[in-house]
Amino acid sequence: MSINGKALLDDLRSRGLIAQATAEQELEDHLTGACRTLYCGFDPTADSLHIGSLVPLLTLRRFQQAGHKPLALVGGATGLIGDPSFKAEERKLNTPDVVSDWVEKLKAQVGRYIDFDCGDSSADVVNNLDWVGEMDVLSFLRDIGKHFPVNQMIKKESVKQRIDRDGDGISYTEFSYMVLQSLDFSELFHSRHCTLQIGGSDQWGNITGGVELSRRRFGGQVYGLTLPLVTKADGTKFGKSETGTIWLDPAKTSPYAFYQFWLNTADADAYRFLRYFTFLSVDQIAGIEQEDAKAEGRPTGQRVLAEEVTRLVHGDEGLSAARRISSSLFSGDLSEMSESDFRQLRLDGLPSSTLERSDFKGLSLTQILTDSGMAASGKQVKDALGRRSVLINGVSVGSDDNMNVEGCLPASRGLHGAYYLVKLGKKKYHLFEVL
RNA sequence: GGUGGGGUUCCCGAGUGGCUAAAGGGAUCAGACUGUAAAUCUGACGCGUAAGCUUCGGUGGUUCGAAUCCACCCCCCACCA
Repeated sequence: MSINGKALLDDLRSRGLIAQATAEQELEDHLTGACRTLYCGFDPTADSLHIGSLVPLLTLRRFQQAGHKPLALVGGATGLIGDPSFKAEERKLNTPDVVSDWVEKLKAQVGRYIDFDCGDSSADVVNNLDWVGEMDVLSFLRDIGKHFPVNQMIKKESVKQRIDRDGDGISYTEFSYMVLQSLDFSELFHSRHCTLQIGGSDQWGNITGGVELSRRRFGGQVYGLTLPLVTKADGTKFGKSETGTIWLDPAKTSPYAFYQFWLNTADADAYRFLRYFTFLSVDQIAGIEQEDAKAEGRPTGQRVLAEEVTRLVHGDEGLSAARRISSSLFSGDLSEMSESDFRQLRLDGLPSSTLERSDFKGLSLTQILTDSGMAASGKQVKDALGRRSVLINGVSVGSDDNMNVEGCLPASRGLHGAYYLVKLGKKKYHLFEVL
């Protein structure tokens, strides 16, 4: 087989996907000619991963495509402790029940991105609770702890601000996190011949800890590689929209919302994100960028990005649902919509709720739209009403209509007798079904 | 433990007895312009359709009236020990 480490790392470099690496040249040689095992850890801090985890997840896949064997480690043990890296404050601990439930969910999720049945490079999912859980305190302190000079640990950048702090600092629990993660790496090296760990750039300290420990315990030469933190050109935090975190779980962030998130990427970020988040070649991406620069009007980068990433995460069905909703909403043409289309929109993730016509009497529009989650307060709805930027099934309503809910949602105007699509501003939609 | 400085609406940060729901900036939302961009400009921005109601670390007090004055308490920061 022809496994080319140089080609792999060159591709990662040209995508801007390498933040730091240990012994880059050696690593390149190590990744050439033989199938190597690498891993990346995902801690269960919620019941789903979010798009922040997408970069490492897809990078595992890039390695697998190059012929290596990826392990996705789900942190059943580390998730019980909490990673202090670059965190401002001590976090509250989740209960073992909750964490183990999340572990199961992440296991299922992670599996989407790597292939479990492709010969030598078949992926695996492992859980660090399997080896950490049965370790006793004295073994831990004597066999593992002995290898960690506290003097070096407290100098790590990732915990520095917590150490320097006068008030709340860092607990012994969180301080031990690095040791646990290092233990994972050395354990995987020992039992699975895993020789590379990848992770976000905030994991550098934890990764080098593992490199060190593998050498001290087993005399093994292992490597680390970190991926850049995804940033946005305007400095705001990546991965959040007005609705909140963008999750990978379609039950938490619908394919439609997911697609819209990527579609709304700023021009300044679009091509960089294409390199990070898609498997299009860097040449293809450069081509798109050039075309867009030449063309007048709307660029295609965002559309390609949205389509590629939505397909990766939600499959072809998810993508087509997202496109179907997007085009019917943004074309403004609802007349073609069938009743089953509306039901489909709800299933596809268009925000929606059900109202009882008999409840209309004392209600205001501000109340209804606020309750539906379209606006944070009645003031915002009032503002929109004042500018007549609320449309109900295409008909604009204003402040005068606020107390006239029945008049705004008359049975005669309900599509298929019951559906009212409310648009607030340019981008917010909510579907009401009135019974 | 001592001394000094602080805790204001989502964040930063003015405000030292009524004219203050509380300057200014940021974030956010809406409008114009556009490409469901960016930049810019405009409006909103404690809650409420409204009447009105509730805020300025906490609790009590002084006063016709307090974020602003007093008392005690809690927390933070700086320096000293």
